[in-house]
Amino acid sequence: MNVSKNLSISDLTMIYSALGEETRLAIAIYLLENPSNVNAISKNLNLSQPKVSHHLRILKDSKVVKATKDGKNVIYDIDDKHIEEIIKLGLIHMEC
Amino acid sequence: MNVSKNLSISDLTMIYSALGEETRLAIAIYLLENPSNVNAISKNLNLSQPKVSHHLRILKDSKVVKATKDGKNVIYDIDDKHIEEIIKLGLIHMEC
DNA sequence: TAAACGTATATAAATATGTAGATATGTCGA
DNA sequence: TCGACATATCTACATATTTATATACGTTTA
Repeated sequence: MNVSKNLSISDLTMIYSALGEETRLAIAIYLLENPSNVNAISKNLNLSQPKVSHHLRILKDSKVVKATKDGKNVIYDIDDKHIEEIIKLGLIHMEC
Repeated sequence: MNVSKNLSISDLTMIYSALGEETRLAIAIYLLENPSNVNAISKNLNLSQPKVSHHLRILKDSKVVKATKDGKNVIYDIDDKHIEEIIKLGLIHMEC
């Protein structure tokens, strides 16, 4: 385990860029505390289900978020500790 | 001093979004170690001067970068410790 | 196996963004 | 003040992104 991610600069811009849109940042912040399925995100953040699904795909493609199957549901969660820190640092920066 | 930044979510997305483009991330990473004027960035990263100037404006508007006058030159540097950490965390994430 | 639920995709329109090149503005020193 | 250098802005174009709506897919369970 503990395999190198070996990301490129372009992969890193994809991460920042995924977080650089309000809907997706709101979803990411929500997932920080509440790993959830599409419906829960959609209801709690008051966003249409296809919209959530669309943005989750971008968050997943950029490796900000990971998806795990749970029966009929798919649970989304922040993918990695570093990503968590990048988001939390943003929140701290915002509040300081 | 130590005045609250009182940023909004939208301000925070502007920061991530500024870092979410290759040219700008390259400039930001370069400035981390080498606070520089437009010409130095342009030469060292092999980018046209208007292109550097254009992206510096976006980095400055989003408060990723700050500008200080030094005679005929304008020296650009990362604006804030939190932003530095957000970029450094990205680099660490990339290399792990 | 069919209904019901959860999720994903396709399409199209509106908006935003990135790029190059030309040109303008600002500032220092001769 | 003029020339030279440093930086900023403008325009035009191409490309990318966001959104809404409609619809398709896939799995569970009745």
